[in-house]
Order: sequence, then structure tokens, then C-alpha cells
Amino acid sequence: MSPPIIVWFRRDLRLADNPALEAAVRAGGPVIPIYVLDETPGLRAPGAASLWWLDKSLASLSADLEAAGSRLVLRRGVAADIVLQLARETDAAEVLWNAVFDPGHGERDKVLAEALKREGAEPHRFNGGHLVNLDDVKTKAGGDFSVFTPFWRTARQAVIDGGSIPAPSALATPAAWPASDALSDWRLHPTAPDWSGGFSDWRPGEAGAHDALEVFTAQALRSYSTGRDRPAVNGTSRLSPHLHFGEISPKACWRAAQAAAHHGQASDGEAEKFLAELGWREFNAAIARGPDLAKTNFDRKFDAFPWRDDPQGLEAWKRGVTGYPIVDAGMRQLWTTGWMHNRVRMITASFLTKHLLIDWRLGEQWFWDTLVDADHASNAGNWQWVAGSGADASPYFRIFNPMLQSEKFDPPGDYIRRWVPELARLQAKVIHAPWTAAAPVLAGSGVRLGHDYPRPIVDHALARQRALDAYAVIRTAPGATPDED
DNA sequence: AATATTTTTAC
DNA sequence: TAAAAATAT
Repeated sequence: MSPPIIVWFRRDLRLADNPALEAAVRAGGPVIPIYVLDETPGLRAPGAASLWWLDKSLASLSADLEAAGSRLVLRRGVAADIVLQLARETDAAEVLWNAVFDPGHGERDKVLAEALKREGAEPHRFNGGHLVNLDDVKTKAGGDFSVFTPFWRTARQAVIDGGSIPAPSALATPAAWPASDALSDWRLHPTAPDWSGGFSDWRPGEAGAHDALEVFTAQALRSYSTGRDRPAVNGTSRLSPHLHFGEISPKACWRAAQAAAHHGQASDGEAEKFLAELGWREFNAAIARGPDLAKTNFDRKFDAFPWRDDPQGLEAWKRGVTGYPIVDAGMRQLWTTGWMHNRVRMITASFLTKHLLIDWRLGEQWFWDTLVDADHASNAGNWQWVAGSGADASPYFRIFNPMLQSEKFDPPGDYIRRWVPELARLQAKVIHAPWTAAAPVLAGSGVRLGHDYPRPIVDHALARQRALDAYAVIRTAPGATPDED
């Protein structure tokens, strides 16, 4: 029997459209699929919501592999050591994986690749996670892009789609299977308390991912450009956790949107809007190849920014009791379901960084812990975009007005009613800013401000001016380059 | 992927 | 006088 090939699953928990798996199957020998719960020191540990998802996604992948006559070997520890050990143990001829670009991962893989070569196990890295080869998208001058629009103009043309790769129906098995941990022993699902009761709308795993894509292209894509901004409506793809864990490839999403436009299910413009969102995922991954974006301001001028120390404000924000209904609705949706609508992510992030002047890193960490789709590049990149320190022409004065945003994107107040039930009986006219309502209106709706629901913890106009003043500090700081706009 | 304020235009 | 457009932050 020919020596086995190890396929190391990481952020590609799927059988279809998986270049590393395809290469292993094509080679013809036995395939040993493995997953390692990586405990390498210095690597950022996944948050609790991510681990909840991982648990289900691994169970799904494992079942799919078993249906193909194979298995998923589970191990935990320092990944490079474990993979090397498994390669030795099984006398593997090759070890294949799809690239991950998060901080520390590329370095870890490079060291491992050298060690594997010395053992006679050939390492091979594939691009399974991105539409383009990120290293190949360069400006005319050969540098890296730092603004989305020109990046996407170039990257969009560089998307290589060799067509879909079907999931293998059967995998050849090795003469002997290496030992595997039991998934349940990893205790990824929360207990005492189990706070995941509100996560039940999700269906982690490859089948759930493809269903989500199908529902999206059949329903929401046709009005994506406006529907995506309405938090009370199912107007987004809800593909983010599936994409983060690689249960579906971005190329499959790309193809589905184009096919939908081709078949008249959506206009080219609407499809293009969705493709651009996939583009943001590429863009954030591209800029995240530099210094750790969760720690370092992309715009180093922000290193001097006078953030406030405000533990009480931070806590009110986390718990959804700031007194701004749209902000509180978003933060409670996040806590309850492990997800927050994108429009509301921008509003809540703007509130933390502009109204409370709290360091964006604290917000990024909270999202990292509570989002099922927490993705290093997207999360840190988008937080910095909102804070103004990110890769963007990013005018520092882009301060969201929570009432205006709320009126604009949740006009009837349905999203607020869903997540802030104590305000459910308020009319649309006052639900976005209950403190402006006349006393009888509040009383008639059973709302006692300061008791049932808090008054605003900061005044919008004052907070806005305070933020502008704070930004003026770094704009005029020594060494700062003056804004051209 | 914005907002507040001022100025101009349309009725 | 309201709406739209321009402009500053």
C-alpha cells in the first residue's frame, strides 16, 4: 500500500472546493484527514462563541468524512509538533493544507514545512480561503494597496476561478488510523451556564453553509444593496461564520452570485454589491498580513490618540444599556445570537470609539469573544475602519448619529422592538430617542426612563464635539501629517 | 461604509 | 419656505 497523505484541515472545514483535499484524492493513496485544536503559545485563542461554532462544524465535517468512508483525526496541543508527530507516526508521504494568513500562522507553517521536509514528508500549501492570491495583488508601482476601491478594481480582475471542485464521494483509508481525541472531550460547547440557547438559528457545517448561500441568492440578493442595510430584515447573506470556518469557499459564493445574476434572479448591480463585500474580506485579509491589526493602529498617528479610561461606559456598552436604543439592540442581539447585523456593528462600534472615546481594541476584543463569525482580519480591519485608524481615506469626522442611523435604517423601529422589549410599545416616532418623548407618551407606553430603560449615558451633541476635539489632538500632534481633505 | 451647517434653487 | 445641493468638519 502506498504511504498516506495527511490533509490538515484548519479554516477550510469542507469537502467541496477544497484544493488541498482534492490534491490528496488525486494522488490516489490513502488520505488521513486531521484537525488540531492549536494551543501554540502566542497564537490568539478563539473566543467562546467561535468555539461553540467550531464544535458543531467539526462534528459536521467528521460526519461528512465518515459518509465518504473516512474519518477526522482530532488532536490538541502545539499544532506544528502534533502534525510533525502524526507525519512520523503514519509515515506520511505528504502533508497538505490551505493557507491561513492570521498573525503567527504563516510563520508556524513555514517552520513546520521545513521540519516535514527533513522527515521526508512533502508539505504543500494551497489557496483555499481566498478569491485571489493575496500576495499577487499589487499596485502599478509594485506596492500594497491601502485603500479598498483601487484594491478591488485590481483584485476583481485577478479572481481566478477554475470552476467548482466536487466533494470526493469516497476517500481511500490508511492501513491503520492514528488515535483521535473525542470531540466531546474538548468541551467546546458551553456548560454551567449554557449561554448558547439563542444560537439555534445557525446551522454550522458544510450543508448548512450551502443552504444559507442558496436561500440568500434566491431571496435577498435581488435587493441586496438596500436590504443589507435593514437590520430588521433578512437582507444579508449571513454567510460570515460559514466563510470564516471555510465551510464554504468564497469562490462558491462568487459563482453563486454571478449565476443568480445570469439567470435573472438579481440584477448585475445587486450581484456586484455582494461581490464587493467578498472583496472587503479579501482586502482586510490583504492588509492584515502586516503588523497585527488587533494590536497596532494601521495609521500610526493614532498611537497618540487620547482614549478615555471608562470601565462603566464599556460595561454599559457590552450589556446594551447605553440608553441609545439602536446601540442597545445591537449589543443584545450580539450577546444573544452570537451575531450582529453589519449596519448595527458600524453604529455600535462608532458609539464606543466616538461617543465614549474608548479604545477600539476593547471593542474588537469583545466582538472577538462574542461573535460566531469572529475573524481576525475582518474584525480588526473593520474596527479600525470605524475608529478612523484603519486603511481608508477614513475621515476622522465620520461620527455616526445613532438616532439618525436608527431612523434611516430601522424606520418602524422593529429591530429595536425585537431586541429591546422594554421599548416595544413605543411608537416609531419616539422609539429611536425615547428621552425626547413627552411624559404622557412614555407613561402610556409603560416606559419609565431611568427605571425600565436608561437615559442616554452621554449626550450626543456633547459627545460628538468631544470626539472632534480629541481627533484634533492627533491631527495637530508633532510629527502628524496634516489632513489633505 | 457620515453628519451638521450653510447656501442655492424651486415652488 | 421647503427641498436640494454644496461645503466644512
